[in-house]
Amino acid sequence: MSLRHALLGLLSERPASGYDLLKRFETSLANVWPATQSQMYTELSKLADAGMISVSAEGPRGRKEYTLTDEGLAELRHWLTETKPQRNTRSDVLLRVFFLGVLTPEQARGYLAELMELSEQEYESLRRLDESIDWGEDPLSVHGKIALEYGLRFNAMRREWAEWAADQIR
Amino acid sequence: MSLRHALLGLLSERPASGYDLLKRFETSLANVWPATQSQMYTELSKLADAGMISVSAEGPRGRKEYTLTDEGLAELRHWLTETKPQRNTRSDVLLRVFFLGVLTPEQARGYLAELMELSEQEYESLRRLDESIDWGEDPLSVHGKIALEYGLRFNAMRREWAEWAADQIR
DNA sequence: TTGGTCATGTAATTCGTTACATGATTGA
DNA sequence: TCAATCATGTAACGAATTACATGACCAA
Repeated sequence: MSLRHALLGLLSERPASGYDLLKRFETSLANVWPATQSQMYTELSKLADAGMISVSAEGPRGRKEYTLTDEGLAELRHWLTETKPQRNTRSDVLLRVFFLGVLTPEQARGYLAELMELSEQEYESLRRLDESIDWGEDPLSVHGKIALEYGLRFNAMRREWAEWAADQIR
Repeated sequence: MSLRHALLGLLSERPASGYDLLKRFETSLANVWPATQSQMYTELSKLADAGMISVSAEGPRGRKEYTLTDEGLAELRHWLTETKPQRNTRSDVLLRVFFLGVLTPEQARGYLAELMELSEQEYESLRRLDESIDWGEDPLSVHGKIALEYGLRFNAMRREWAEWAADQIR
């Protein structure tokens, strides 16, 4: 249940409404932790009930601005320092690789070629994102850049692997 | 809903019972698509209802051996060739990186050091797995080896990235 | 005879997705 | 005035996790 920590994390930077958080997800965390609108509002209610965030202001159209409480910050720190990240990530992409034997070699190579292309596209899109952002020295910039570098390296690795893999199949 | 395809894929190699599939998950697919016992039995029932697999033999202790039907194989091929893999994978590891700013630099570097260690351990464990397996020329060997190579490259990439990232934080 | 492993299932709960539903405010 | 955007929520369903429950078979 990391969505709750993602929300706590975003609120640790500054107070925000559900709607604000939704927008910020789209432009930053969507790549590492996609979440839907309804999931976020539900989770915000739960977090408020649990006392980890509180309504600090109300605006037009029923807007509710949430602020991280001390308990919420403590929980965020606890998650970061005391709990281990999950080792197994589910990978749709890799699962398919196991079963490429039911296809013809041409089809199997076709799949790997698609993966190469996908990796290249994602690499390029991250590179453009990198260039479009005005990176500063603030903590958010530093860590955002680190995450982005991961994405670049990951896609470069995957592209090369897919190329190598296609070569293994005949 | 890829568990269903994982099961179809395993059954495409040879007929098996739920219990057999459970064991084979543990030793092969657990890294790319973890699933629990109860999830598997439930999904097998659904697949049988849907006509994608059928009970081909019954053994002692209520053992039911399932065999892939033509419909099941068609569905597996359809999944492999006609549907696109998910682009966004959730990453617990990376989500944390975004919020390392709430920790002290020492703690943040500590997290990245843990990641380096984790990546090294996983790399080594995959390398041992590689050596322990008697690879042949059969389709399963070829594709299993390709998936394993992905794991090796992935962990090598992640280790280097974590090292670089720790350097960025002061 | 008894402990291990083989073998299958159900129930409760949580997490995630899709769809539905509603309405206020603002700027052109 | 009207379209876009701001803004929040609920309902239904499916997928995943944990726990519970049961019992047959086999080898020591």
